[in-house]
Amino acid sequence: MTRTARVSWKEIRDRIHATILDGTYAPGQKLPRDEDLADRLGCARSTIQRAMQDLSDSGIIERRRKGGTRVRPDPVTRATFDIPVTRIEVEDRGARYRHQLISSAMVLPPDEVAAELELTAPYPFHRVRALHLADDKPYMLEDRWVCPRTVPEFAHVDLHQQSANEWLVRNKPYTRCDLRFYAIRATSDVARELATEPGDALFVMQRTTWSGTAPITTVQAIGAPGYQLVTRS
Amino acid sequence: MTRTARVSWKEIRDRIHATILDGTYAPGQKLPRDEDLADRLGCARSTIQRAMQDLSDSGIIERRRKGGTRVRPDPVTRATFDIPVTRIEVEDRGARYRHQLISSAMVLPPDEVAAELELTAPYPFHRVRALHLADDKPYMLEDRWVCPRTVPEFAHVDLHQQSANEWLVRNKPYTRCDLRFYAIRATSDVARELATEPGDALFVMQRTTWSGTAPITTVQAIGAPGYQLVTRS
DNA sequence: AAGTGGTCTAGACCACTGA
DNA sequence: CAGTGGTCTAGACCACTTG
Repeated sequence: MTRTARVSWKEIRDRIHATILDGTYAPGQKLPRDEDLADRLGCARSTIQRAMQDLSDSGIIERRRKGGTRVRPDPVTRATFDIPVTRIEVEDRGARYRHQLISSAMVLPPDEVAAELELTAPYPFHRVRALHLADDKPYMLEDRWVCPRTVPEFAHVDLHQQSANEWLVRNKPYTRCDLRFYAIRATSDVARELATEPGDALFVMQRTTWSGTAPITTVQAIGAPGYQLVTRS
Repeated sequence: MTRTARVSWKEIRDRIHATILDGTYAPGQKLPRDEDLADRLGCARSTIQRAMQDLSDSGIIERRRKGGTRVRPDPVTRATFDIPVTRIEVEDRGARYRHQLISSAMVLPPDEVAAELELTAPYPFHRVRALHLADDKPYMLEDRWVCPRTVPEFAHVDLHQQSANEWLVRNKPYTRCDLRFYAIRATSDVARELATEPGDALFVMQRTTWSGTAPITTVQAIGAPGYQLVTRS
């Protein structure tokens, strides 16, 4: 009569986590090796492994071969954000989505944009500015640069039909993505487009994507006043 | 002569990812069941499972029992951030860390703070304001509320010795953490403390933590001008 | 060189959930 | 209720890293 699957890895994880929280294992201290824990907690080693993987992903412990498992000495808050396509984000709030193309042209990117894209020798990019609206109120202003070499098809996309955001996400998968959040003051142009005052504080999400080493696009997504980014539940 | 461990789950993951990227499986479409993929790719089903788990964590696919595995129809950008203790963040930039206590008192939290903490009946909290400095220049301003019921020991902490940030992180583990990012304009107080101009745009990280359902603390961490939050590499 | 975590396999059973 | 993913086990070998 062998019992199987009596303890789930989540239970194991929580039990280990609890012994860390109650101070049994302090930050920087070493936990028993997997095999010993498996014996002690009455499960297979792979179950311990699964639990430890989760704790490690959460930034609670650090694991090293031969070095063992330790409680992470410098605690970090690790958070995950989902950034959906803007249309979906608006619709999920129960608002009606619309977008307006402001301008589209071929422009040589300024130094800071070229640097962000890791270009060695700059060349003209598609520069697209567009406004996303929620219930006809400005929601987010998008200032985008798209690489014509990596994305030649982009020239033929009807940006009135579909936002650049949505077209790229569906048609040009990336292998690398850099994200950066910061605050800016509204310039008079930006203020006009977002229907606010010049000098207002605005939240910016800057996203740059590559396919391999080839740049795809970089975008400054500027939220309307009051915009907040919240951890996914 | 059985060969073992010929293909790693990362290889499998990348191969599956590639067939999604090249359009073999379009968004919303169903992938073969694990067992078939295992046969086709010449590995055990658990290896497929491990690869799929990773793709699922990345937000690329969705898996359901009986429903099978599908390419996620609405692509999202999923990003993970590590928010270390401010002292470590400063030191990692190669700067010298210092912090200053600005004020500490018992104050009844205003409605918006009480709401953020999910208090039903408000009562006085420790309100602590402090400045973190990097090479003696303002780096981040911290405006914090600490629950005296959940953290009674806090009354006896010497906040000149150790920042509230650091003491809490080391001594009061949380089970739930809400994060929220946005932009504000500097008030004259904030501007003075961060050595900038009133009205300047500042990046804010608001973090609220609980132990079970008991509130621990909520903090507005206001970055000095130029502060950016970047995805962990 | 040896110890510890990481991964893979093969097989079994469980738990959801869609037809 | 049957199909699919989720998990658990036991055992083996691999790969990293530290003493």
